[in-house]
Amino acid sequence: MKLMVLDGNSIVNRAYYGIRPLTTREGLYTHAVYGFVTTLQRLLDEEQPEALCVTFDRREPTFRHQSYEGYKAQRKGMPEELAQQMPVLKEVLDAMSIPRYELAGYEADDLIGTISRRCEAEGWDCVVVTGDKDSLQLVDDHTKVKLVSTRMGQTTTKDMTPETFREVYGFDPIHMIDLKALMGDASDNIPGVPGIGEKTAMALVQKYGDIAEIYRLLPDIDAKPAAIKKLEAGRDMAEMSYRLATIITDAPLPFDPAENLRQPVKPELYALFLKLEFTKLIEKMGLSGDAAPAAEEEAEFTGACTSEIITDYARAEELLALWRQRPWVACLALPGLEGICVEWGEEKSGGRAALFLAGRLEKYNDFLRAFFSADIQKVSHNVKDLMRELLAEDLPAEGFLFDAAIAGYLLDATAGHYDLNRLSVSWLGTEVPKPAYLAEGAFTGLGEPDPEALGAWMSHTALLTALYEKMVSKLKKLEMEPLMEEIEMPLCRVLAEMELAGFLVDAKALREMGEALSAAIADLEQRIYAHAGPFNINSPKQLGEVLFERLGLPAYKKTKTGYSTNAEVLEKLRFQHPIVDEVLQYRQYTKLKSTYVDGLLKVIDPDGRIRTSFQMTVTATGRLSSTEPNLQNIPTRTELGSELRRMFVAGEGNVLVDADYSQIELRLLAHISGDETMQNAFRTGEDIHTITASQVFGVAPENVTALMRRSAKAVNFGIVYGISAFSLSQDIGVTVAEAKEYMDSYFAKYPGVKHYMEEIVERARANGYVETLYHRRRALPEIKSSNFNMRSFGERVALNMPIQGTAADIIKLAMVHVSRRLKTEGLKARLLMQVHDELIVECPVEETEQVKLLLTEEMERVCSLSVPLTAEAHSGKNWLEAK
DNA sequence: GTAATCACG
DNA sequence: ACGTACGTGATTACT
Repeated sequence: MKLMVLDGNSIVNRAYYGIRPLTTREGLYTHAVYGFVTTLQRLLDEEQPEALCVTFDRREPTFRHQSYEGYKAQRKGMPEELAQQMPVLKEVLDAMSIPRYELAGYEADDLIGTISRRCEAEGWDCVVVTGDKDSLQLVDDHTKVKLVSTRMGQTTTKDMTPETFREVYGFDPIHMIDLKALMGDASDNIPGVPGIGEKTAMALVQKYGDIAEIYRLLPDIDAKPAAIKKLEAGRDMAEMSYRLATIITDAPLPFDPAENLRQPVKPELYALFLKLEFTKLIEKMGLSGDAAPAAEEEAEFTGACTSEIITDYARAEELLALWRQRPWVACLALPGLEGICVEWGEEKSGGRAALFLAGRLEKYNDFLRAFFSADIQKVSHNVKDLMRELLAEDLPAEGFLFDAAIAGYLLDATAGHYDLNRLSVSWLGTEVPKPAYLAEGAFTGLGEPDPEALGAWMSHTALLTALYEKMVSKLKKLEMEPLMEEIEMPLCRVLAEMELAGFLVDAKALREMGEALSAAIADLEQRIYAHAGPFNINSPKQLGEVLFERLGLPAYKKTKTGYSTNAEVLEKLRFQHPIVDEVLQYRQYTKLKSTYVDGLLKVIDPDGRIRTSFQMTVTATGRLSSTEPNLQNIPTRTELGSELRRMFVAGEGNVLVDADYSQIELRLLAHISGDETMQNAFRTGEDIHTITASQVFGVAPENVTALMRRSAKAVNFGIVYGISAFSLSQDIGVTVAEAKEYMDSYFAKYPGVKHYMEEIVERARANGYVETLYHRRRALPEIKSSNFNMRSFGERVALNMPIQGTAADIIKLAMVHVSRRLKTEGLKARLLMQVHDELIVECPVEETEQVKLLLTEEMERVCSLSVPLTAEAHSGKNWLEAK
C-alpha cells in the first residue's frame, strides 16, 4: 500500500511563481490553484497511490524555529494574488475529498515527517511530493521524495530514493541534516557555520557523515586550516542549525494512513471548477452537474424556448418578414450549410427558435438568399467562416452585426479559445451541452431529427442572445465598439473573400524546384555521411552527438535536452569543419523542400489555387495569422528561398500588385512616444536607420558605414521589442558594455522614446492592461508577477503591444477601405493576401496603375499621425517581381 | 504531445 | 542576481 503526501505550500508556491498569471473574467487569480490541480493529476497518474493527503503550514512561528530570533523577522508575507487563492485551493481539495493537515506550531515538513514515519509504522510506503530539498532527509527504503521543479512554466519531478540520493550527494539521506547544519539554508533561515559553504560542507559530510563525528575528531580532520578554525568557532551555530534542520517526525498529529484512502470527488467540484473557469479540467476529469448558475442568466437562454422546424416556404417568408422588423436575430449554421437555426427573443415569453434544414424546407436556397441579405441583422459565431461558405455558394453574406468569438477575443485576447462553451462559462457561469448537432448525420435522416442534437443546436443559438447583450455592453464600456463595428466585423467579409479567391500557384515550376532540391539534398547527405558515417541529420539529438562528441567540435550552447545545434551555433563553427557548412545547407534545403515545396504542393486546389485560412482570434496583439497553409511566412530573406515567391503568380491577363507600409512600427513609435527628433527624422523622408546611426554615432549621414547602419537598425528593432543590452549585444555581436553605450546614446538622442518606455510600463502596472490607438487591449497580469522573468516579459509586452497592435489595427482598417473602394470603383481587382504590413492584390493588367494608386492612397489615408504614414506599391507577374 | 528548428513581419 | 527581444505556424523527431 502506498500513500502520497503533498507539501501543499511548496507545490502551490511553485505553481504560483512558475505559471503565467491567469484570472477569471471577473479578475480572480487562479493560476496557483490550476497549477496545483494539474500537478496533482499528473502525480496521481504517475504513482497511483491508494491513499493521498496534503499538508499546509500555518503562517506563524513554528516550534522548530521559535528559538531562533532571525526566523520570524525574515519570513515574508504572501503576495495578495497568492493569498487569495489559498482558501480556494482548500475548498478544491475538500471537494476532491482529499484530507488536509495543518497544525499550529508545526511546519508542513514536520507534518510530512510525522506522516511518513506513521506510514512506515503501519507497513505502508510513502511518497512525499515537495519542491523543498529539506525533506530529502526523510528518504529511506519506504519513503521516497518526488522533488518538483518548475522551469519555464514546465513542472518536472525527480524521484529521490536512497540510491538516487546517494548518487547525487555521495552520502546517506539522513546526513542531509548534517550538511545543512554546516552550510545553512538561506531559504529556510538556517544560519549554518559562518564561513562554511557548500563545497566544504559537502566534502566533510561525504567523508565523516555527521557533525558529531566531525567535532569529535576536530581539529584532526581533512580540511583547510581556515575551515577548521571556522568550525571551531561556529560549534554552537552548528548545533543550533542541526536542531533547526531536523524535521520532527513525532508531531502530535492523529494520523492513520488507512483514513486517507482515495475517495470519489464530491459534486461541488463541478460548480467550483466552473466558477474558476477550469473548462479543460472539467472535461478531462469528466465532471458534470446540474448547471446552477445565476437564475436570471439561465432563463435568458435555456428558458422556455418554443421551436419549429420549418418545411413550408410560406411560413419561412412570414418569419423573414418578422425578422426584418427586428433589430437583430441570432443564428448558427450547420457545416456545409445543411441547416440554419434562428433564434429571436419574444417579449416575456422567452426564446423562440426556427430551424431550416436543407432537405426539409422547400426552396431552401431562396430562404438562404433572403436570410443572409442585408435587411436582416444577424448575431452569430465565427462569421468569417460562415461567410466563406455562403460566398462559395454564390449566396449573399450581408447584415452580420456581431460575432461572439471575435467579441470574446477583443475582450480577452490571450484567452486562446472562444468556442461557445468557453464563452458561456466565463460570461454566464454555465456550460452548454457539447454540440451534438455537429455530429455527422444528426439532421440528414428522413425521420425526426435526433432530439439531443436539436436541443444542443437550439441552446447554442439561444446562447448567442445572452452573450451578445453582455458582451456588447462590455465592449461599450471599454470604448471598443468602433473597433468591433468598423474594423473586425467588416474585415470578416474581406477575409472571407480573400480566402475564397486563393493565390494561384505555378505547380509545375514548384515541382521542378522540388526535384532540384531533392538532388542537392541527396548530394549533401552523401558528403555529410562521408565525414561522419550515416545518421539522421534531421535529428538534433543525433546531429549533436556527431558534431560535439564524434567530431569533437566545441559546444557553445545547450538546450534543456542536450546540445543546441541551431543556425546561430553552427555559424560559429563554420570554419572549424567542412561538415558544418554542409549541415547548414542541408537544413536550408530540407526546410524549403518539406515545408514549402512539398507542403504547398499538397494543398493546391483543383483550380490551381492555394486557399489559406486567416485566423482572427489568435494573436495577443491583434495581428492576423494564416494557417493551412501559412502563407505569411513564405521565404524572402535568402535568394534561394525567395525563388519560392516566383511560384505565386497572377492569373492569365492579370498581375499582382504588392503594397507595403514603410517602417510602420517605427513611425508609430515616433508618433506614440511623441519624440520630436524621431518625428523629424521621418519627416525628412531619409532612411531611418541611417539617420539613427548618424545621430547615435555622431557622424554625418553620408559617413554612416554599413556596420553603423546595421547596428542602428538592430537598436531600432530592439526598442520596439523591449530591448535589453544583453540581447542587443547578442544580436549585433558586440560586448554588453558596447551595446549599453549604443542604447545610452540612443536614449540621449531620443529622450521621448525613453520617456515612453518608462511611462507605458508604469501605466500597464497601474491599469493591468495596455491598449492600441483603436482601444484594442491586452491584459497584462504578468506585470505584477513576483517572478522576475515573468515581470520582465510583461514589461516588454507593455512596450511592444501598443505598437505592433496599432499597426495591426491600421492595416486591418486599410483592408476594409481598400476592399470597399475596389468595389465602388467597379474594378475586377481583388485582395489575395495580407502579411502584417503588406497587401497583395490580383488585378487585370489594365487596372495596374489605378490599383497601385488606390492601394497606397487607402493605406496612407487610414489615419493621420504626427509623422507621415507611407506605403509603396509594385507590380509583377509573380510575388517575387511584385515585391 | 512536446521540443527543437526555422520560415515570416 | 535573476536571463535575455515582440508576434506567429509547420515540420520533424522522439517520448
